[in-house]
Amino acid sequence: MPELPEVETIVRRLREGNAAEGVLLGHRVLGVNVLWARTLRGADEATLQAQLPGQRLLSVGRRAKWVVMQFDNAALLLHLRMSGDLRVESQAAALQPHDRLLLDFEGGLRLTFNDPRKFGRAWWTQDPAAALADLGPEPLDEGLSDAVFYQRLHRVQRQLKPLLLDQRFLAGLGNIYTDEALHRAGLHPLRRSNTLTIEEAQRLLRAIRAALQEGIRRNGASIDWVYRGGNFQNYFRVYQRTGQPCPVCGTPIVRLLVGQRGTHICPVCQPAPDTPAGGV
DNA sequence: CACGAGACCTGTTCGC
DNA sequence: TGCGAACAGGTCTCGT
Repeated sequence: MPELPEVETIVRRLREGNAAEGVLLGHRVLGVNVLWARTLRGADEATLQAQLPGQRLLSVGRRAKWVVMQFDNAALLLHLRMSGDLRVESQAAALQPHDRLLLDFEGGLRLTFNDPRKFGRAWWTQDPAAALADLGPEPLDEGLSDAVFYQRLHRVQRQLKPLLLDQRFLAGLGNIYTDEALHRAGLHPLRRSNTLTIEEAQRLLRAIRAALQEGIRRNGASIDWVYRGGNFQNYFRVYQRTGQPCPVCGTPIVRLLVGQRGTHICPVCQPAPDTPAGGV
């Protein structure tokens, strides 16, 4: 489920802990339970069992779509991919279907990583900065200027949608927020990145930030059978709204396939780029 | 370099 | 009703 706003929401909740039973921050891990071995990366189960118990959780943060849990001597990096979820609950709570990794903390709390599709990953690493080194800039970082964004767009000649999904170009967007941002910016997903004017680049960066900030404000989007309590899904402009009216002009939303991903646009607000071959 | 296809996985929904 | 196909919020690798 998670893109940047959903991960941000999850991270904030992890910091708060479980209202009824306490927080994880500052507490030591007592035990680790690996229920699906392929969840682990960077270290095998024996290493994790040898190194994680006894370590205190110092901070919980986010980088792109990664949850960064810093312990005394190393970090646990969690990526939820398509279907991952994190719960903070009592160690007495019953296991749920698809639970993959359990961390029991002193004080009686447990952090549970649940992931039906098994795509999610937990990296145990002494050097989290190196593990995250290939990620592009954070879109909400004010240090990312219009001029720099424009330059980055012009360094390559790629379709906008796959480019925005490339975490090395910009870190944190996924399928929902890319579609929403392109609609807000009035740009077609197949536009070539190096054809954008400085004004269009500026509009795109502002649209990305507006979509992400609205997502965070609404605690993320909750779709399908995974429900997290966010309600951004009720405010989508185009995502999964095929056939419904564009909120700007009323034209029915159209679904395309771009880079193997379902893509939703308003054909009027987001005019197709000229193509030498004629037709997209 | 840029893109498409396939892989990794399970669950839900759609269409006949 | 039943059953297979299509689809799902993400990345990774390989071939062209």
